[in-house]
Amino acid sequence: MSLSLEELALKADVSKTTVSLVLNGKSSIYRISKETENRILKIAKDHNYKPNSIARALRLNKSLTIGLIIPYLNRHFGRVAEVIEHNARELGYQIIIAVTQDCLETEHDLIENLYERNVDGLILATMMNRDQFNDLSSKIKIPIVLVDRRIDGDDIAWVVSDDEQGTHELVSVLCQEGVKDIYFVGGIEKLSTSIDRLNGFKKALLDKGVECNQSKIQQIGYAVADGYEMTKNIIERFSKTPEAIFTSAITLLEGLLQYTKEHKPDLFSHTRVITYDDHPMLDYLQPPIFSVRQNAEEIAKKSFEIMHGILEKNRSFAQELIKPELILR
Amino acid sequence: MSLSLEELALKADVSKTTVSLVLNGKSSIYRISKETENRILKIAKDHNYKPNSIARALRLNKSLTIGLIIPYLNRHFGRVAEVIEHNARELGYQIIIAVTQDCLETEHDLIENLYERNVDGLILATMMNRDQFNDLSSKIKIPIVLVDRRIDGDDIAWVVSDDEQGTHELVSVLCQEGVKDIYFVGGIEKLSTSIDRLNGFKKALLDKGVECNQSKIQQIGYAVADGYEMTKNIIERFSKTPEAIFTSAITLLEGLLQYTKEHKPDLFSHTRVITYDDHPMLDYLQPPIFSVRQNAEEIAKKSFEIMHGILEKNRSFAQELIKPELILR
DNA sequence: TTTAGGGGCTAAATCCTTTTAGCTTTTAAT
DNA sequence: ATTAAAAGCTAAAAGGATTTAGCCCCTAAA
Repeated sequence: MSLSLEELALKADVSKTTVSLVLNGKSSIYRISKETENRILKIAKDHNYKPNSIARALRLNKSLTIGLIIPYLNRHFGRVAEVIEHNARELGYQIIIAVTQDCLETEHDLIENLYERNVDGLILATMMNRDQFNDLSSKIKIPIVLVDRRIDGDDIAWVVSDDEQGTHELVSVLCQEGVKDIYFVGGIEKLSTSIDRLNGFKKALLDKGVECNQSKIQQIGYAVADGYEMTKNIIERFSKTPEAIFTSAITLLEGLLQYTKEHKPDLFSHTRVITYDDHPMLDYLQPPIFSVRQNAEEIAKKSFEIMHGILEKNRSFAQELIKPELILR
Repeated sequence: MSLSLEELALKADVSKTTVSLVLNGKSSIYRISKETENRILKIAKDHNYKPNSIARALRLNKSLTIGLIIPYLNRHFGRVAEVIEHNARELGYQIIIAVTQDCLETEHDLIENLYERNVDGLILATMMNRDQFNDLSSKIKIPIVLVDRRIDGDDIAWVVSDDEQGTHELVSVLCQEGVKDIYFVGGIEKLSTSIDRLNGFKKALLDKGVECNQSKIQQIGYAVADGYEMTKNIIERFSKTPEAIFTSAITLLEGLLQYTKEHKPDLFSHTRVITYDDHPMLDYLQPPIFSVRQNAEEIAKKSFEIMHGILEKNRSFAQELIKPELILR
C-alpha cells in the first residue's frame, strides 16, 4: 500500500510521466510502446498501486466527494443516506454527511464548511426559501440537488416524494368512508413538505365537498414534542372528540401517541388516526393506523443519479416526483 | 471565497511564506512585526480567506477526516452517527460514513477504500475476529476505534454498551417474578454483542438456579427475517407455549411481532416478551414490552473522544463500557 | 545530404500549503 | 570601525499526481 508514482517509475525505469499516462489509459495517445505499457501495468498491479487521492484532488480540483446535508439521521433520512452512500460508492464517490437539526443557521454553516472542504456537489434537504437559495447559488459554484424538500424554480434540481398526491390519496380513503371532521397536524409551515401535504389534505376534503375549517389546521414543527402539543390543542380546545386526525410525519404521530397515552387513552375508540410516513411498528398498534410510505430508496437513487449526471455526463438539472405508497391496515 | 495564499500575499505585499506564518500563529516565532501581522490578518479577514483543505491535507498528510463504518444506518447507528458527526465537526473533523450491511467482505473493501482516501482514523462497528483485526492493524497505520462491537485485546480501543450487564438486569426482572422458561432469540453468534447478551442471559438464569437449556437458545442473525424464523422455530418446535421470550435486538423483536401477527395472535396472553434495544413505539404496544435502552449518545461521544485523544493528544487506546438503561413498562 | 515525420518518451509546470534554511538590514557591543 | 546578534522577512523544497510542450532518435522521401 501507498507507494507513489515516483517509486513506481523508479522500479519500471521510466519517468513518472510515463507511468501516469499509462495508468490513465493514455498510452496510445502518447505512443507509449506496448511493451513499456505492460511492464508498468504489471508493476503497478504487483504493488497494488492506488493513486494518492488527495494529490489527485488537488491537481484535478475534484475530490470525488459529495456533501449530504439532512435535518436528522432518523429512520427516513438514514435510509436515504444509506442508499445514496451505496450508489455513490459504486461510482467512486464518497459521502460526507452533516446534520442540521432543522436549524437554518446550522444549515448555512454546514454548506459553507463542506464547500470549503472541496466537495464536488451538495445534496440538500434544505430549509431555505427561494431567495436564500438563489443567494447561495450565486456564491457556490458546485451543483446542488435538493432532496425531500423542494424549492420552486425552473433551474433547481430536486427529488421529492409526491407529498400532495400521497396525502390526497390517504385522506380520500377516510373521506370515502364518510368521515368529515378531520384535523391536520402539520410540520414546519414554510417547507414544501408541509405545503404539499396540506394542499393534498385540502384537496381531498374539497373533492367531497367538505368545508376545510382553518381551525382544524395546525402547523408547529416536525418534532415529537410538536405532535404532542398539537394533539393536546385539538383535544383540549374542542369539546367534541374529533372524527379523525392526520399527522403529517411519523414523529408527529409519536407525539400524538404520547399525549394519548398520558391524557386520552380512549381516543382511538372515537377517532381514526392516519399519518404521513410509515413505520413497521405501526403493524402492531391497535387500532390499525393507515399511512403513506415514502419511497426512500427511490428518492435516494434518483438524487444521486441527477448529481452524477451533472458532474460527469454534462447533464443539467432535473426534477423528480417519487410516488409514495398507501398502506391500509 | 476561495482566493489563495499567493493572492493574499500579493495584496499584502509580502511573500506567501509570511502570510502562511501569520495565519498559522507563528508570527512571533518568526519575528514578523506586529504591523505586518495585523495588515495580513485584516486582509485575510476582509477576504474571508480559508486555506484550501486539500492542499493542506497533502502537505500535512492529515485530512481531518474520520471514516465511520457501520452495518446499517438504522435507528441505533443513525443516532450514533449523528452524534459522532456533531462532535467531530465541533473539533474540525468530517465524517465519512460507509455501510457494510453486515457483510465481512464489504467491510474489508470499505476499510481499504477509506484508508486509501486518507482518512486520519477509523471508527468501526466490525464483524472481524481477533486474527482478522490483527492482520488489518498491521497493514493500516491509522488509529482504529471499535464501536458497539468489541474485540478482546489489551491494545484495542473500543466503546460498547454493557450488553452483558444490561441483559442480565432485564432477564433478572422476569426471573424475580418467578418466570423460568425463557427463550433466547439471538443475533450473529460470533459478535461480542451476541456473546455478551447470551452471557448476561445465562447468568440471570444461573442466579436463580434455573437450568439453561441449550435448546432454548437460537442465534441466526440480526435481520428482521431472522427474528421471524427463530420465533417460528420456538412456537412450532415446542408443544408448550413459552413463558417468555427475550429478543436480543429490536429487529428481532420486529420479526417476532410479524410472526406473531400472522400465526400466533394470542402469543401475548401466555408469553412475556422482553427485548434488548428500545424503541419509542414500544410504549404503545399492548402488552408492554420491557427493554434495555442503549445509550447511543454516550457511545458516540466516547468513541470520538478516544479517537480525538489518539490523534491530537497523544493518548493511547482506551476502552469504555457504557451503561444501558432498563425500561420497564 | 538534407528534410519531414513518426515513434517513444520526459522535464517541468501546476494545483496550494507548510516549513526549513537562510538572506538582508539594522542595532548593539567591543 | 569591526563584529555579533537580532529583527524581519523570503526562496525554495516538499507533498503526489496530471498534463503540456517538446526532446531525441530513426526511417523514408526528396
